[in-house]
Amino acid sequence: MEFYNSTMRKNGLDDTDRQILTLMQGNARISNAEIARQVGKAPSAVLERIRKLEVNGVILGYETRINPKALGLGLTAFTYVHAEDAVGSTRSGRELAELPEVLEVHHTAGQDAYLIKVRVGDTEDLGKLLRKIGSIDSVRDTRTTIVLGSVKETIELAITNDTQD
Amino acid sequence: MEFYNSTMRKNGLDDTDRQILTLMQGNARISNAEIARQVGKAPSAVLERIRKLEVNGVILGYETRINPKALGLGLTAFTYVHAEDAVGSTRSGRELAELPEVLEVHHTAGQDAYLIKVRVGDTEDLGKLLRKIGSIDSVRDTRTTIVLGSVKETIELAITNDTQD
DNA sequence: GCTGAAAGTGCGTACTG
DNA sequence: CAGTACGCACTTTCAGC
Repeated sequence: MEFYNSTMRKNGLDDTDRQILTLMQGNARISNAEIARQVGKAPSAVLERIRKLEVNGVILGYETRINPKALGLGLTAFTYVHAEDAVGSTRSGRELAELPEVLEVHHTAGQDAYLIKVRVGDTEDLGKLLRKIGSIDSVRDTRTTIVLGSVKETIELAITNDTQD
Repeated sequence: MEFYNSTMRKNGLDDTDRQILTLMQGNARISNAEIARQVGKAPSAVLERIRKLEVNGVILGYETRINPKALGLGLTAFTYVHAEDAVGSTRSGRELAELPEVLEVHHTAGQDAYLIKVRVGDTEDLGKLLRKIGSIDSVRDTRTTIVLGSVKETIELAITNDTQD
């Protein structure tokens, strides 16, 4: 059993780290100096914390969200891919991950099933992609749900100051 | 029927814009000067383009990807939420979007169904969340798929130089 | 739409407490 | 770990093409 004080809790993140993460989450291009002002610390101290968050794997990366429609990718879909991998293998998953239209590949608790998120131009492109996926050896069948519209789409996580561990 | 030349194609994005987007997509904190060097233009010209991409809605934002486990959010799940909204309404969708554990809310082609992506700490949290969702008036039932592991998870889109429109 | 110059600001290092 | 100081690099604006 470990004990934590009010500023140093789970995973070694203290309140300042959480403030930094909250600021950067919604605006990855915020300047270091601006973060420093808002958390009330020196820029050098903030920079050191950010570097540490990066090397410790807390910050995984900085991504620019591009409007898919601007690139002609107006159709989003989710597809369950039923595969026949050897036990413990994610071979099919890795093959799926190589396709640029496939943005996410999740191994699910269903029997050897992957849930993938894809973005393509139109239903014709989707058809082509599904045929390509279907032609992968270990893939048995697929079941696709087309997205009509997205009400919310973010990677921002709730950063709480829970006293709970 | 419109005509485009080799550097000005769909949506008014030329090759330089696509280079900029490609560079920023994988590293939102890249400096303006570094982009300028890589695309072979003056920093001021690059800055002007970025601003234009922002106001034109091509760039939707800059996000920091945080390791969910570092925040105690080790469980990802996808849930189909079957709702009874009035025709054309996304009332349930907007209510779902307000929950911080819910990262994505997609309206699907299924009968009044939403597909949502959620991140929580553990199965107990998931249970709580599903009860909360179930208590929304217009929500009829839910069906959840738990993610065992994610092989790929990105928002990066394929930026091609297709001659095709 | 791009360049280049100029002014302001921020960054990253070194060093101190 | 945090703060100060400093030189260099970067950002941003603007005039001119």
